[in-house]
Formats: sequence, C-alpha cells, structure tokens
Amino acid sequence: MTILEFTTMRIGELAERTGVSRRSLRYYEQEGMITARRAANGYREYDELAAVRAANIRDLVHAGLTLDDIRPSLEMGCLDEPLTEASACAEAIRSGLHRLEKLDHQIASLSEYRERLVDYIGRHQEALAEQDDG
Amino acid sequence: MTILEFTTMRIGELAERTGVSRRSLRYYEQEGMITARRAANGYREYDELAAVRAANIRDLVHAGLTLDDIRPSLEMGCLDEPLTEASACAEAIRSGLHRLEKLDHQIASLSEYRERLVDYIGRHQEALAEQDDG
DNA sequence: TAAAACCGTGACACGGGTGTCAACGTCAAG
DNA sequence: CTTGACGTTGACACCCGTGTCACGGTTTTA
Repeated sequence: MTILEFTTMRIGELAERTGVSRRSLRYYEQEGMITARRAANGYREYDELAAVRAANIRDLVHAGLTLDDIRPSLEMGCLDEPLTEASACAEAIRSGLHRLEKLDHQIASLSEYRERLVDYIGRHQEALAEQDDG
Repeated sequence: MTILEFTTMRIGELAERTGVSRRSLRYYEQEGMITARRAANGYREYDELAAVRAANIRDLVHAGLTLDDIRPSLEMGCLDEPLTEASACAEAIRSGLHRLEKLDHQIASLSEYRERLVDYIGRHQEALAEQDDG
C-alpha cells in the first residue's frame, strides 16, 4: 500500500474509483483492454495506467462504441492518458475512420428522427401542456 | 389477387418490397407493431397500411431505436403514413420526449468522440497519406 | 479464532433484433 | 402425383456488455 513507484490497487478500489463494475473490469481484461499484475495470492493489482484506461473505456463504451471499436485506439496508446488531452496516434486512426462512417450514419439517422419528433412536439405542445404531469 | 379494395400481399412479397426479412416481419407482428389478417389457409395477408408501417419501423429500428421506443408513436397512428410527412400525434410525444433525452445524450457522446477522432486524424493525416491504401 | 469483507473462477441469464433450422401445411405447375 | 416454392410455428444461436449466483480461497477486523 505504501509502495511509492506506483499506486497499486485491487479490483474493488478500481471499481469504486472509475465507476466500472468489477465484472466489467474483469471482462475488459479478458478482452485484453486492460492489464493487471497478479499478487502472490492471485488478486489483480492495477496501476494508474489501468485506471486511466478503464475510465476511458468506460466513457467510450458509454458513448455507444463497442470494445472492438475501441481496441485499435487502445493498441496505439491513445487511451493511456485521460481522453480530454489528445495524444499522438496514427494507425488507430484508420479504423477510427471506418468507425466514424458508421457513427455519422447513426448520428444522422437519430438526428433525423429527433427532428421529426421535435416537430411533433412543437405542433402539439398545447395538448401536452394541458396534462403536464411529466 | 385482383381484389380492388386493398392490395393484399403475403409475407414474401412484403419482405421484398420493404427489405424487411420475413423473420422480422413476424417478429414485428408478434410485438404488436404490425397486423396481418389471416387467409383461410393460415397465411398472413398484409394490406398497404402494414406495408407503410413496416417500412417506417424499418427506418426507425435502423436508426437505433428499439421497438419499445417506437411503439407509442405507432399506437398514436404516427407511423401510418410514410415518415416523410408528419401526421397529427399527441400522447406518443410524451414518451417521445423521454426517448429524446437519451437520444441526445447518445448523440452528444458520439459526437464528442467523433470530434476527438477527427482531431487525431487531422494531426496525423500525413502519416496516413504515406500509406494510403484505405 | 471467528466473522465479515474481499478476491478468484465458472456458469447462466438478460435484452433486442435477427438468422437459421426443423418439421409440417398449402398451392400451383409439371 | 410429385416437385418445388412458399407459408406456418417453435426452437436454438448469435452478439456484447453486464448482472448475478455459486463455491471456494484470502485478508482484515472484531
């Protein structure tokens, strides 16, 4: 615990810190997305890098990406620091571009439906106002 | 077949016309999203309304909505004519709004990742240009 | 030392939409 | 009558990330 080189933590702590469930952390590891050393007793020991990655993965998954989508970025080290600061990546971009296409399609579709929905809402907000319990 | 009142068709034809698989058409029906009369032999018989609905559902599902998301709109008759022309709906809107929230979150998240991705790409397009096989 | 809290693995289930296969009925054409 | 295309239902499988449970080992606390 008082090791200075790296802040080492076990799965419970990491889960709490990142908001990623133990289950998911194990799954991410199983999928090769994060790495954990093993203590003598078999317990996983995570370092800061794992924590950063876990958080980044969490964000991307939450945004609707799959682990396979994320993997290339990760393999290029793009997820080794908080997502807010862009690092240097290159090849991951290629697959990123691929995903981007689909992404744009999806966004476009959703936005289109959104528009229509908003249209409806605008047209009938009086009707809604009368009930307004939601 | 030469009935004039409604163009009646069977599942195969509808599937071909809408691009929705037979399997999905049955599933939609099972989920109460579309209706089919039954011929004496048990075959499903679809009318034009079913065709329109099927196409609309197809679009929305393709856009990332679930059948449960779509159901309210459908129940209000919002999907009874081609989606391009907005009809009069009201209560469906309420659940529409609910879905809309999630939708916006998702779109926002995706867009954010998109931005970062585009950033990366911009920064490293030279590297990509050198390989340019994609 | 015993209880409580943590860790390990393995297995099963879910949701949602779809593919696919089996086993069977129906209908039109040869 | 047989063949083949089409229809029916039911069941099982997939993906993907996650929850959860069982069962056992370890660490910490009382």
